[in-house]
Amino acid sequence: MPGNYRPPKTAVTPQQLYRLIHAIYVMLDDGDRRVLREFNLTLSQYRVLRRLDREKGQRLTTLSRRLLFAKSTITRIIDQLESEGLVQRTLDAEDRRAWRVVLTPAGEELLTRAREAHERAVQERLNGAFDSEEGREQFSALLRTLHDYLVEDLRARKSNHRTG
Amino acid sequence: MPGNYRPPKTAVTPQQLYRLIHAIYVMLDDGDRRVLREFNLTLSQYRVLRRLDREKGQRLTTLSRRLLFAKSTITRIIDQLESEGLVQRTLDAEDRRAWRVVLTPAGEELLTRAREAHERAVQERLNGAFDSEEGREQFSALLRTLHDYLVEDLRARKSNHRTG
DNA sequence: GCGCAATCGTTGCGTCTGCAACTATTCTAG
DNA sequence: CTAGAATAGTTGCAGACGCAACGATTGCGC
Repeated sequence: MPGNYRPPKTAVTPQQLYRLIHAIYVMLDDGDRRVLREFNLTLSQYRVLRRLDREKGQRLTTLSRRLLFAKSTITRIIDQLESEGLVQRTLDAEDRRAWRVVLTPAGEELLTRAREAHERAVQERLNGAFDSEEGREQFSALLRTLHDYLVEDLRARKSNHRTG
Repeated sequence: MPGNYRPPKTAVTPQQLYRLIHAIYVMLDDGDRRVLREFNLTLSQYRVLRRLDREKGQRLTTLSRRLLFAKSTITRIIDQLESEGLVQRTLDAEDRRAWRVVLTPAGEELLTRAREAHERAVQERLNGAFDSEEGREQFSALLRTLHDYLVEDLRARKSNHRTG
């Protein structure tokens, strides 16, 4: 092993940032699952429902791209949600290969309740961490910088990539 | 990137922060898997190897608590890593129920290579997002605030909780 | 119009993960 | 010392997910 050079601790390495983000995610995720379990929803199902609420009548492929899930995963999530009467596949008038997925009234109702509980839980945790509006804003701005960069990065990479 | 959308919002809601964190995580995770696949490692295996490198001779239960995995999951990850000769279970002199898991030379060697590639990939993405050291430091400080709060929150919750 | 590539969604299969139940060992109360 | 609780780790089982292969439909080039 070559010399153990340890740089002065002033500089923040990307790895440190990364580890923090990962650790934070794992903890938030853990909390999410606890909340959503009360509504018989997995995190993935919840994400799909929210997505469908924001944009009505999406195709499965669109969902898979937006949520970074394999197409087959979306098929199965929609299968489940449909069997529980929360969403419905409807014909796509323009393309007979495709489905348009919409929320049913029951789906909207459940989403409303689940979201309310989920957001309350999120609120508690994040508000507890940042007591000042200023801190939250700073944090939000930096997160958005990173987010937008990654989106751009991903889009660039997509040119030579293929989804399953 | 088309039109630089500036949110009219004055107040930052916790949900916005949360969505950003989630989206960022999904993208980072996606990139990770791509890199680690070249070393035949899942992200979980990689995390376990790193953890074992930092603290030698850990118990399975300790790993499961540190990494927020179920005990059974750790058992299987160690099984795999051991069958590939990357780690080894050794007897715990003080407790005959427990194992002490250590990296083998092959495990250390693979970890070194995988980490090098992984960290380079992380570096590219995060350095690309924040060009100034100042931005990184600010971001790091805020992430740490949130991280520490969540750790504390989790610890408090643990009192009445049980792991599988 | 015709044939071939691309795209939409589904299915088979393997892997990863958590939960619950279990054995073996250690700890604790009396 | 002993009985029962607690803890370390494993295993059975089921759910969630990705990848590859597939049929159906659409779009493109000629």
